Amino acid sequence: MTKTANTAKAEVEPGTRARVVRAASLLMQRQGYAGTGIKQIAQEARATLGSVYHFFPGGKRELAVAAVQHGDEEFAEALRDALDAHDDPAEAIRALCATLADGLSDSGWTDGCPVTTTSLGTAALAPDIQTAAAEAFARWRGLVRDKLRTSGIAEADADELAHTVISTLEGAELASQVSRSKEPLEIAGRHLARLVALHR
Amino acid sequence: MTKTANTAKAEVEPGTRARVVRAASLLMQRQGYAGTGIKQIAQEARATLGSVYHFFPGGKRELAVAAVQHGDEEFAEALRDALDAHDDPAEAIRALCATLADGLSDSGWTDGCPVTTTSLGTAALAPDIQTAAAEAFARWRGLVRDKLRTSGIAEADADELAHTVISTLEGAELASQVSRSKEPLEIAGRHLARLVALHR
DNA sequence: ACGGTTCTAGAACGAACGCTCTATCCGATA
DNA sequence: TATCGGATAGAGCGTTCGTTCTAGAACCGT
Repeated sequence: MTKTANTAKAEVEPGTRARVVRAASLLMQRQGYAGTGIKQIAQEARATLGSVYHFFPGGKRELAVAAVQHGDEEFAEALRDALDAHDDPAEAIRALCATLADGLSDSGWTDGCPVTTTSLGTAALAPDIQTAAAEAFARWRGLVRDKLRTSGIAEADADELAHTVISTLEGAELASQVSRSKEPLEIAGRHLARLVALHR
Repeated sequence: MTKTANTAKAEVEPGTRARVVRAASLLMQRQGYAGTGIKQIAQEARATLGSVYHFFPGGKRELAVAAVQHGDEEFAEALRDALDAHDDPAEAIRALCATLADGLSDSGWTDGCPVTTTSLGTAALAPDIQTAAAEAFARWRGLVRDKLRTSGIAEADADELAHTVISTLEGAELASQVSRSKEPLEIAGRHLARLVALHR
């Protein structure tokens, strides 16, 4: 039994399964589910088709679910970091928007929200992908809600605000990506900060 | 020369080209660009492959651009109607969110923003699709900005608010679609209304 | 040293893809 | 009525898709 990430080497050189998931997440983030081929994923991950189907017997759909969950955890971590960086949630959210804008710009406007791009257009085709995406959204929203509540915002207000924070974050990242400009994200950051500050 | 929409019959029974564009827009809205086949579009539009390539010699990409522009005008019309329905822009936007939530729910959560789903994941592949999507966003934003300005909001504020209105609308529709719930859109409507009301 | 499990490797399959091509139909014009 | 360009029709092209399959490599406890 070869547990992943047990040896020191596994930390530096991720196992095949991890490489495949990362490649799938990255490629689907850029090209969507239907636009990304399994062979392309295998090539990008420096794995073979046999390895991919060994780790993901469910094929492309199972792989896509893992990719969405990977993107989920990735963004959740970034979100946690951003929220922990400032006591004031309004300022934390504003700074997060700036960070997102920088990342998007640095990627040449190609790397938007991994979960969104992967799951969009798969509703009828693969409900499990949609479910994974919904869970990601719910988790992110929970992180924001907890931060707002510990900052003294009433429970009902915090819950609704968290909804809009995630929605606006997502929409502004999309708008920035499409218009190839940091403006939507930066403006959204200022407006969200103002909206949050209203409830303290 | 058979000009479209000249005869009365053409009004009732749209020409082949119009049917193809509508089918392309609808299908790509649900399945994305890569997930939608030209043969599927032709079948849905009750047209043949020959007809499709007759009207769109540029192939799938040219067809996708037309589909995005169709979705652009479609939503622009809905946006105009919503903004005209109330003097108060805040109330107009709140009502629009409710309308969008209803439409999304009625479609079984499949028909989100046509422009977004079609253009996402085509950045590197087809810049012209991305351009058409950017133009759609800019047009919608212009409609909102004009409404805010004629309601007495300062030019700079109106411009920034319009950005966030479009971003949040887009993001909330996405969140509603993924979580299969009207909540994100309804909450976003209330928050946007409050944000707009702040600037009067 | 060995038997068994895990993982790697890639050839091969049927289906579907975008697109090209030729043939035919139809309505307006001469 | 003869003609001709716009529009329709679909067979067929080469390619790529997701998936399956068999064979070998690497590693394990005994």
